[in-house]
Formats: sequence, structure tokens, C-alpha cells
Amino acid sequence: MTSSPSARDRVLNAFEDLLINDGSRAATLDAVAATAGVSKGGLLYHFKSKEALTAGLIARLRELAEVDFEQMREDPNGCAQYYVRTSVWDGTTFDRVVVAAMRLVQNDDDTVRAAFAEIHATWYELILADVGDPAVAHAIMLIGDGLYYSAALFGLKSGAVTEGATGGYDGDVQSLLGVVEGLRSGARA
Amino acid sequence: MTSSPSARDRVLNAFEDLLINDGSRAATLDAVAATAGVSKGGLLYHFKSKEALTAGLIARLRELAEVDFEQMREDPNGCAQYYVRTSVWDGTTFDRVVVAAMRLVQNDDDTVRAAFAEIHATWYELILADVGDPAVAHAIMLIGDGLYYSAALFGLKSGAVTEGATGGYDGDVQSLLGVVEGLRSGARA
DNA sequence: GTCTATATGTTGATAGAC
DNA sequence: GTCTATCAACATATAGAC
Repeated sequence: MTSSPSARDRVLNAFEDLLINDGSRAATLDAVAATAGVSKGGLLYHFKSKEALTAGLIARLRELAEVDFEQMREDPNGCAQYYVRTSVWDGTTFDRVVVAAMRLVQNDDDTVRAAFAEIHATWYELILADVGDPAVAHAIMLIGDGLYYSAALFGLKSGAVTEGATGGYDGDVQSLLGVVEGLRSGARA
Repeated sequence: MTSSPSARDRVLNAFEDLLINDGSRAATLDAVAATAGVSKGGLLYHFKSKEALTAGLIARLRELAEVDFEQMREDPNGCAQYYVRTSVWDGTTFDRVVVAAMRLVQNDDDTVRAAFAEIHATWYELILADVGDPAVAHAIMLIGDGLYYSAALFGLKSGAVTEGATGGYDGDVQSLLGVVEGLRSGARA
């Protein structure tokens, strides 16, 4: 059995929850503490400031991104397919940090922005190595980004993370993956 | 000569500026008033509350979206090309409202989200009518969205709206438009 | 490690003078 | 129409008890 999460992890999870469901404005120290089931003082023992809390989330983001890179490299269908396929909201641990961190990009210091920029750079390298052509790699990357951002901005309504809701105008993912595969094979031909 | 903007419009412009450059957290009534060159009381005469200020921005967004739809319909290169081409940050009046409003999506009430959902629905209709195939239309739409969101999240650093900066991993737009055209002609064939 | 105060600064909004 | 107070609510952070 998996051990129950430490208080520190519970705080981080609560921070994620509030960011995803209610936005950065609602993710106050008070609210995070209450959601995590600790007092504000207790929270501030683990994270000395809100900036430190953000840093904690970014650290988790970077860790899970490394895992994602590894899975992406090993995917039998190729990095391009992997990127688009995993860009639809699935409620995975990685999905959660990414969307949570995305909510912080505008407000806080540029550390969040920098982390995303680095992660995106690696994703692009992997896709480019898969498809060969820079323009096609760029297009495929943007399709994945569009999926992610649309889901983050419109799909997840407040209250609960409704699984599978990825925005209004998206059809099935399968046919979209078909388009991506067409792009890839066209580029490699 | 164009008449100088009314105080009401100056307030709205200041609101946009702060949202684009410094994020929603920095766009306080105090900051908006100072940027617009009026007092807080003066601001609150034109917009009775911050909610009303947001509503004012959304109204402007909807107006300019209608203009955009018209230009999109009339574009000789087709709606798909138009959508992707105009999705790169250019500092136009429309670019500004879109990015500014995007910053408000998470925090405030769902009116912003609803406005974006409606506008996106119309864009999708126009692109679908252009390219024929739903999956391809979806893919092209996502490419444009990816461009817009990436620019909004990473490209525009705080301090000033650096023109042409649309994120790290994007090559030239021209080759991207080539990929889009390939998708379109492939779908219509 | 976790809690209860408490201090300090911001933010949105009101009242009323000019 | 625009301004200057002024207020209540809230957010971050500290101090110190348990």
C-alpha cells in the first residue's frame, strides 16, 4: 500500500486543487491551509512564504516533466503522436501540475514562465527529432499546446475537474491524431 | 484628425495595458486609475465596480470580434490561412483585447469564459466552411490557438509589449502557413 | 510540527466636496 | 465629471505558546 501523503505534499496538492478549480486568485494561504487540513501557521512552517509555495509547485512540475520526457522518448507511436495524445486533459498527476502552474504564469515572478519555456524547448526537440521538418514539428507542437490551453481555459469549469471536458469545438481526439499522422508521414516522405 | 479618447476609453485602455504587461493581479483599480491619469473616484464614475470594468472590456472584445469575423470571411486566401496568420501577436487593437481578456478568464465570473466560447464557435464555423473536413478544421484552429496562447503566456514579457515576440520555439510564420495550406488542400482533395 | 493571535499592507468601494 | 478622504474586508507574514 502507498503511504498517506506528508503534510507538505498535502499542502502542495491543495494548492494545485485551488489553482485548477478556482484560479490563482482563490489560492490564498488561508484557503490552501484549510483545504490541506492544516492551519496557516502550519502551512508556513513547510513553506516560508507564498513564493516558496510557488517554488515548491515548480519543483514538482520539473520533476514530473522529466518523467514525461522519458515516456515520450519510449512511445512506440513516436513523440509527435505522444505529445498530441497526452495534451488532452486526463487528470493525471502531470496534467494537474501543468494546469496549476499555468495559472500562475501571469502573476508571480518569471520563474514559472522560465520553467515552462525550458520544458517546451525539450518537447520541441523531441518532436523535431521524430518528424524531421521544423515547420511540421512546430505545427504539431502548436496543436498540442492549443489542446492544453483550451482545456485549461475553458474546459475545466469551476467546482470540479470534469474529466474529458476539453472545450466546446473539439471533436474526437482520434481523428485529430489521424491528421497529425498525416502531417508526420508527409514530412518524412 | 482622430479625436483624443474619452476618459472612459482611456480607462479601458489602461486596464488592457496592465493586464497585458503585468497580469490580472496588477490590474487593480488604483493602478488602472493611475495609468489612465484619473483618480480612483473618477474611474468609479465611469465603471461603478470592477465587475463593470470587466464587462466593459468584454463588450469591446465582442465588438472587435465581429469586425474580425467580417475580415476573415472576405480574406482572399481563405479563413484557415487568415486565422493562423492573424494569431501571431501583432499589437493590433484586437490582439490587445483578446490577450487582456484572456488574463481574466480564470479569476472573475464566467462571462469572460462565455464570450470566448462564443467567439471560438464562430471561428470554427468559418474555418470548417473553408476547409470542409472537421478534423482538419479542428487541427488548424488549434494551431492558431496554440500561437495565441503561447504568445500570451510566454512571448509578452512584463514591462513592454515587444512586437514580434511570440515565444521561444516558433520559427517563421511563413513556413507554418505552408503546412496549413497543405492541410487544407489535402482535405479538399 | 502545528497551533492561535496579531501586525501590516492592499484592495474594492462609499460619501461627499468641488 | 472628477477629486479627496475614509472604511471594511482580505492577504501575507511574524511571534510565540503548546
